[in-house]
This record gives sequence, structure tokens and C-alpha cells, in this order.
Amino acid sequence: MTAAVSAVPSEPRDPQRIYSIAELAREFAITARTIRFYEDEGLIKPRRQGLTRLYTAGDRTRLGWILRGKRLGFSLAEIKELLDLYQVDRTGVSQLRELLRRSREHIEDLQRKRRDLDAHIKEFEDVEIQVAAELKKRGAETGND
Amino acid sequence: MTAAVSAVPSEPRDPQRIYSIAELAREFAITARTIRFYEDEGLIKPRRQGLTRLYTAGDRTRLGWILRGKRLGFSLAEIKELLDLYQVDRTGVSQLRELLRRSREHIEDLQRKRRDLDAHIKEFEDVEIQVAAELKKRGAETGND
DNA sequence: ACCTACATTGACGTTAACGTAAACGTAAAC
DNA sequence: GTTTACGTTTACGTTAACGTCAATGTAGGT
Repeated sequence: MTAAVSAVPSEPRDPQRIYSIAELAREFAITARTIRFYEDEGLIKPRRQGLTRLYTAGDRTRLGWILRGKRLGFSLAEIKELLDLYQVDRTGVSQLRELLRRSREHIEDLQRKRRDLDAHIKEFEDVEIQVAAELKKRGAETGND
Repeated sequence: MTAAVSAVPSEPRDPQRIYSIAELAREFAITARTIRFYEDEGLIKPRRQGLTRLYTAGDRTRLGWILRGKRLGFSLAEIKELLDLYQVDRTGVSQLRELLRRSREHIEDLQRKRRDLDAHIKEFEDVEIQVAAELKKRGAETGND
């Protein structure tokens, strides 16, 4: 999970570009198998040229979104739901109402998560401060080079 | 994963209290099996009275910490590492240095996660705004009761 | 025509994180 | 004294999220 800053998701890309599966795999530091698996699960639907998969800039963005969701601890099933939220037809008023309700729900969920995260960060910052102080007391450098 | 605000982790508790496994399970909305599993994995080590497990307020806090970590998308292995970080002996200077390094590393990881989270929230807030506007345009109430 | 690099589809294996069932101990309640 | 409620261990089952072959296709270079 906690990989060392591998994915390089944002460069000035032209929206016409087409990506191969290996390209996307490299860029996001995942395997092609993973991307195909996401397709099996209905998370992405690339065009085909014969059998070969062709990914648009939109597909690439979508993939990035999926991976970000994963990093935040959502399951693929949850991520699929959220992606489908965008895709849903917005013709009917009842659909719009539902969409609004769901996205508010999700925002609350994210905000809960944010509170958890902030609490977590605060604790570790406390550790850092105290340990740094202890080191200083012992006359050692704290590692700020 | 995304349960509906179930755990009620903070009440004015006295630090002398002892908890049964079922009590903690109820409070955190998990099963006893899960708690025992965490013990097998070395995440908590309750006292025993014969065979029966007795949990202190510290154990309870620890359990809450574990579950928060899970909500944030950390694996149990990662959580164990982080918990052990606190437990490590802080006698030697080299241990302190290592502890400092690790906790800084972890803070950076959490901050990355926070950026992910903020981006996610922003996107959904945009959806909310636009959908609400669309609904208003159509003369329907937006659902703010 | 052949090699090489990269693509494809199955199909089975694997790991993490528990669930579930069996078989049993213990202590209070009826 | 036996039901009820809770606890225990042991062990096998399950689901999600991929990994790992194996067999095969395809496009480009020499």
C-alpha cells in the first residue's frame, strides 16, 4: 500500500493521446494485470482495436481516480459505485435528487475520514516533537540536514 | 467498510475500568472474533484471568487506534509496525534517531493521504453544487429540509 | 520467413482479514 | 442440576484483490 511516491499522474498531457496498457501500468506503478482486473470488475472500459486495449486521456484520469480511492481505503466495489454515480443519467428529477443525496452522503463520509486523519497526524507530530526534544537534550543532532 | 457512524469511542471513562471482549466488540461495532484475531496478529495483548481476556482502558484506546488506522486504509501489518514504533525502547540514541526518522516518514505519508482526501472532497462538492443548481433550475427543492 | 516485443484470454494460486462451526469450560439463575 | 450467557481453542471456509503461469495472437524489424 504505502508505496514511496511512485505514481506521476499529472503532466501537461494532450487530451488526444492514446495510451497502451503497459504505459499506464508504468505511469501509475501498477501491473497490466491490475488494469485488466479493473476492467473485469467494470471500473474502466477502454476501446478495442481488435483485441488490443486503447486508453484515452479520460480513461487515464479515471484510473488515477480509482487508485486515489484505493489509497484512501475504499474497496473496489465502493469505488465502482462512486464512479457510476457520475455516469448515471441525469435526465429525471428523481435521479438528480438521488445523486445529490448520495454525493452529500459521500462527502460526510470523507469528512469523517478527514477527522480521523487529522487526529492521526496530530499524534505522530507529538511523537516527533517529543523525540526530537529528547535527542536534543542528549546533545545529538536531530537529523535536520 | 463505510459503516454508518457506529463506533462510539469517547465517553468520560475511568482509567481503572476493565472491559470484557464482548463489551469492546459492541462498543466498536466489531465481533469478538476480530479482536481475538488482532491478538493473534500481535496487535493487542490483554491480561488473562485464567483463560478469559481482560482489557484495560489502554487496550481499549489501542483498539480504537487500530480501527482508525483501518478506516484510513492501512493494513494490519502497517498498523502493527506503527504501534510497535511507540513501544520500542527509547534508551539508545540510535533508537531515538530511528524512531524520529520513521515517524517523520509516516507523517509525510499521512499528509499525502490528506491531499488525496482533499482533492476527493473537492470533486464531490463540485458535483453537489452543480446538481443542486440543476435541480433548482428545474424548480424542484434541493432537499434542504 | 523468422525473431522479438508486447498484447490477449483463461485458469489456477495466493494473501489478508476475517466468518463460521464444533466442542468445550465457567459462573450465575432458575 | 441443568439451562442460559458468556467465554475459550482449533480448524476449516470465504471474499477481495490481485499474482502467476500457459498458450496464443499480432505488429514491426531484418
